[in-house]
Amino acid sequence: MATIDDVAKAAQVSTSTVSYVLSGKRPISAPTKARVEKAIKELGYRPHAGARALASSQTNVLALIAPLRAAVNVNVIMQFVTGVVQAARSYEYDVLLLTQEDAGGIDRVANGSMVDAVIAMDVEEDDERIPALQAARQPAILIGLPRDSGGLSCVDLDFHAAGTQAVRHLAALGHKHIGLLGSDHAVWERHTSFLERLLTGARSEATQRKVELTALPCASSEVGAKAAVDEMFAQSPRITGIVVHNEQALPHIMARLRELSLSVPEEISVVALCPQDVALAQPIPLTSVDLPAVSIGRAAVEMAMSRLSSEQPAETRLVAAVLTERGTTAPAHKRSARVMRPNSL
Amino acid sequence: MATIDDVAKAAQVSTSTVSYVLSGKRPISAPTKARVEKAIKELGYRPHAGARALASSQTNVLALIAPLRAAVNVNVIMQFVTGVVQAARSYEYDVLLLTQEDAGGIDRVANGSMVDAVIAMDVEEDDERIPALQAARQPAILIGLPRDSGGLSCVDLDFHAAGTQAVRHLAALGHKHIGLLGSDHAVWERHTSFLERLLTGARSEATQRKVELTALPCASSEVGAKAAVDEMFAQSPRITGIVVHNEQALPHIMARLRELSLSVPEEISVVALCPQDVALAQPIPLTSVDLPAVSIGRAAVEMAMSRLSSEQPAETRLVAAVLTERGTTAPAHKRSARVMRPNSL
DNA sequence: CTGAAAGCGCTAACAC
DNA sequence: GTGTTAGCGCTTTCAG
Repeated sequence: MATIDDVAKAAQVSTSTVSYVLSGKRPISAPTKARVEKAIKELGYRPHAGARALASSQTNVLALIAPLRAAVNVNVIMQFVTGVVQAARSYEYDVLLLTQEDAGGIDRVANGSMVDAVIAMDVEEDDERIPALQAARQPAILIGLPRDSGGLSCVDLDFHAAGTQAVRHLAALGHKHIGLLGSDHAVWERHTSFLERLLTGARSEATQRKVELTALPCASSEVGAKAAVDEMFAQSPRITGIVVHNEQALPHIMARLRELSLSVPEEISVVALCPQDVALAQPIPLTSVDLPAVSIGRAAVEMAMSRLSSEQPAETRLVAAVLTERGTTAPAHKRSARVMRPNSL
Repeated sequence: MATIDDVAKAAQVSTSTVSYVLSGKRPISAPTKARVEKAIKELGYRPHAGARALASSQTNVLALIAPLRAAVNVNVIMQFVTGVVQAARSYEYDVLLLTQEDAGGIDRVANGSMVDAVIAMDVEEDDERIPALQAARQPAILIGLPRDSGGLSCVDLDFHAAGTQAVRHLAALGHKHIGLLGSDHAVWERHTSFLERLLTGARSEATQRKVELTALPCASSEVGAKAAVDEMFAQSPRITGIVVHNEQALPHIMARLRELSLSVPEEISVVALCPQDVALAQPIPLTSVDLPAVSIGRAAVEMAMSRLSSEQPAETRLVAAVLTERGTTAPAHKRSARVMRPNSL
């Protein structure tokens, strides 16, 4: 491999000059610059990342902690990851992927000076990674909102508003009994940071609008999802509008409604909380509150970069929830009797 | 941050001694070792990755190239990624994630000495990343089998055998007309490396067993998948057994069969080619040829490590295809007339 | 506008 | 069994 000295020699300049044409940190005359660039090209020179990190204490790498926990929606995770990686590249950054759930990896890559910043996904209410993140000298960005962010930056969808808006939309259409099918039981019990906010938002709006809200977890599997639908109607047979926050279960829930001969949106309205592309991929495009996973990932990177460049203090950013009306919500329609055919499968 | 010299000072030894207790590359007396380890712990010392890379020309990082192409199955990708990351950790390696489709990233991380090896996923028949991979001085492992591996190591499921076995299983049960629903059109046309092998395997077995094989791509969306089922029956109405290689479409295909009043496995047999967990997650556990994505990811890392440690030549490893009989295949049953109700949705 | 040179923190000879 | 020290390839003062 060619080194910076090889380039300097070939271009007949000093190593510092080569370094400076590379970094642009001081003005270089046009002819010199041209000679250097030519040499770089001809030698196929690439600065050695380790040497650079050692000399500048900057790695141009950021860590992405993406725990592959039970029942998380892989699809959504990948969207976050995509957003993070793409945004990182636009800042000339690469991404080191950690999937361990524990804080060990954070310590290793942060204190080992492998990365300049760390972004943590799938944050829980009381996330055990927070102490390690605080201890690190690199800035950290949480995707999610823990109970106590402890001075770390956070980005997330405004799940409170998402819950509010979904319920408000249904209530405004005259629905008096609303169901909410959430994430898998495992996620529900893990106190993932978005859950409480979504529920609080939905409940407060329900109370205010004087509608009944029945919220329960929902497995992602076909049988689990269908069981959840049945359970929901068992708990509140007069439900005419449901909010679904479970991308995997979505098709199964829709299928179950069909099996129960409940036409959407005539007899039952559905608003999903999911990435736009999954809302659009359904046979009937779903009215949905968008979960802009790619944008949030991108935002996390931008926040990291801003903290890196200007020593700015931590901020927390909640992305506005926007509901888009599509084909699955309509004015409430009184159903005389619920047609339950639990074994129609 | 504490440096190795700080540790040496605290433990009253030379820096090289600290280095050697860390690497174990030369014997250290028990008491010295203890003193050093104590100092390390007390100072919270972590070797600086860049300095280490510079001095040893080894980064303990490997690159994983996972292009997020259209219509690839995110679920399966994540399984590969999981396998790679976990296996890497077991070798004290971290993973740098690249998602660009082009070869630029390879050049950057390999020639920039950011990684010791690179693993590339989603390999096509004539993959444009191969030249860059060959040019790099780091070993490369392809997950997939290109037309010409050009001296690179490859791992993949033995898709030829997978096709063979799926068809053989159905043929042995007496099915004379077999359908094959594959991946999305986009993947089909991109000449992803597994496709040709799967088809060749299936076709040769079909020819040998004298059964008719109707193979076609299948979109992953609900409507697309259902349309593919209809199209398949339109092309060959007497089909009684189908092979499905499309995890996303699987539930929709099963749903379509149900809508067509075709009971599985009495009237129609289904064998899937997918990760075991998705085969088991269906309402009826599917007879399937396992796609052991996690293991393959792990194998890729092992191959990288072996090439790193012993300068061994490139090898290509095809993981045996194993078919597990579950609830969705049964002896062929002659159907007098296909009940087609295309608009039953 | 350009050069010389002092590190950055570690590894691995080379000594003893 | 342990210590000394010369780099690894870059960035960034300090000089001019």
